[in-house]
Amino acid sequence: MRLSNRVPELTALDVLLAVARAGSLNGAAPELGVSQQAVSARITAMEAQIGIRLLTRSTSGSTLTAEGTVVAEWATRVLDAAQELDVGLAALRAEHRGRLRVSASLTIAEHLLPGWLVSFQAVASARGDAAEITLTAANSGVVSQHVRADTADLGFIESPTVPPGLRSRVVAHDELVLVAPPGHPLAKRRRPVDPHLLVDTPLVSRESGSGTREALAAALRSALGSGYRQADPILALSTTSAIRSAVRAGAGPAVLSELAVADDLATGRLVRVPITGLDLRRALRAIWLGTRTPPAGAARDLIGHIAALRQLS
Amino acid sequence: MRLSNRVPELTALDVLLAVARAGSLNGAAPELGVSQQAVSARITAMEAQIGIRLLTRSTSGSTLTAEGTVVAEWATRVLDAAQELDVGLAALRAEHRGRLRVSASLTIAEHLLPGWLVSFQAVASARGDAAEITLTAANSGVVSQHVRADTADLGFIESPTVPPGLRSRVVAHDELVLVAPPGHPLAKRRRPVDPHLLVDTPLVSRESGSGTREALAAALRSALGSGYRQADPILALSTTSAIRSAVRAGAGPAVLSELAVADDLATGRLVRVPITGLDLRRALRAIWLGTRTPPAGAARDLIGHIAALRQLS
DNA sequence: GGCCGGTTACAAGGCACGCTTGTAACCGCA
DNA sequence: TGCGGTTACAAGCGTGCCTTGTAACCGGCC
Repeated sequence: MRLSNRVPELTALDVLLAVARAGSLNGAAPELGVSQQAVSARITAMEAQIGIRLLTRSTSGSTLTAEGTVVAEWATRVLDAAQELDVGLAALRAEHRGRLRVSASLTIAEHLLPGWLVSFQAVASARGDAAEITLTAANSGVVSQHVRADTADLGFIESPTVPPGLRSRVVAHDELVLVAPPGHPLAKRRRPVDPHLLVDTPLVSRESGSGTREALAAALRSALGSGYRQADPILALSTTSAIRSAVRAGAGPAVLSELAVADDLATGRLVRVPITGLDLRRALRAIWLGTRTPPAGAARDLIGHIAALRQLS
Repeated sequence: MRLSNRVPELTALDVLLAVARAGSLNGAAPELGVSQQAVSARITAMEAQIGIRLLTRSTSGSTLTAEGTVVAEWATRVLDAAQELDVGLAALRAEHRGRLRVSASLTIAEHLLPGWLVSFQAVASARGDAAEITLTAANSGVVSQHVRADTADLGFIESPTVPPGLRSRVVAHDELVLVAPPGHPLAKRRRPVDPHLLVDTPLVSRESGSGTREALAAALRSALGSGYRQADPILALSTTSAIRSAVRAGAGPAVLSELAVADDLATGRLVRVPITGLDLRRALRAIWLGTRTPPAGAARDLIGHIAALRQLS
């Protein structure tokens, strides 16, 4: 399902929230770095676009209408996601010049690091020492090489074994899950799916050679032996988000990291189908070089921060 | 923390994902309804803006680079939130003309309904009967009136008691939680906070009269009697998102619905502080008019859909 | 009563961005 | 060699947004 053309852009949503915080168009203007007239015009244009009055203007300021309050909350969700994108882009952009060089596997970089970084930067800037962080995304083997060659100060991998010569600490867990759209026969099933049924089920999957596809194959091998034969995929797509779109559109079920589908499961766009007789869990580890544990400086701070998040959630 | 000016707009992110799905600029162009040149220019402009190469162009199509894959996943998160905003706006806009008229309390409308609607519409459009839904957001009392007056086919409220003359079904739960920014003394506390400490703690809160503030007061009254005195608030703000921003910026702790802070807790921008000796849970109910249960038509479908989401998650 | 500081909106001019159309270069394959 | 596919460059144009200038409105205070 594509977006309609009645969705305001990010900057417009940002303007709305700034006005809501400031309590007046005039107060929001300097915060946004534009004139009062520009703020007024933007809000008016946005109201015309979405067809909803958002503000009650008065001579003593502007406050959100009832609908505006609801819209503002929805807008906050969008901008929170945009902020994760923002810090992720900043970390990806800083060409190996950061004070803290992080190398992470694709799964972790895509789904966990942005949230960690937003939180970490918030705490760091409250202390007055915002760190400049460099992020490189690669597969687990390359990440280990980066850390061992001291090209990265800190690595995050999903490998079950710790590469030799490196220290590590488990910071999170990951699990492959079988998901289907609501309304799919599998989604209504009461009994868990067993490995024999799973291999006979055509899936929407990544191209062969991808990490999640390999992990599923390994788990099936250890449950069924090496002689099993997986049903041909319905579709083979190159990105996780393409698979999620296809599954949500009803193409069929898929096996993906629970991290990739957490949002969809929470909102019900996808349904998790229980599996029995397969171990699909993986530990996600921070790794670093050196004999001492924990590592020094900003790397230690970040690991500690992530551990604190996990512990208290 | 404000967004930097290096974040692409929603339409640009949409273009990126369309290209990733289609596998070529040319293929994405008709899907987006623009020319091939426009797609090419947009992607080039976006790469220049963020300073990262996203695509490897070849004469046989374009595929995402390693960085592009990561960025695409982050973009998907943003667009998913934007889609919830989109369906929410559509429901809010349709002036009481919808086939299914829903009236919901602010908490539910802000945090749960968009996700439910996206999912519901996806299933409905897969069946070929997408419903036109009208949404009105109000407080619980007004929602009950809407349903009783047959101005709304379905209501969602967080009241502990079922209004007389109406049928109801619990579809979710809500709980007020104490949250603090990471690094705050409360966030590092090992023992839960008891009611006496809570009333002595200055909070960032809603203006007096808000539902969550009343609910907290009621819970404290039942634990401490009516003689307690709550410490003066640090700040009194008019929207939930303003409170979240203030807390994340280090203004102090706050008591909010867990639904409002679920994202922040998951990503670690906020930390939940355990509370003991207070019952802060509330049941969220669907309510409808009539002697028969469940109600008829689209309302029944939606309730069933939500129940299925809850059951399997 | 009059004025000042705050709020909002309207108007004109200009810049910049994005789209379209037309054109060209490149590659693989028949 | 030609065709169908891909991408990129160039010119022209419309539109959206910002700025500056102006005006109207309200409340408080001297």
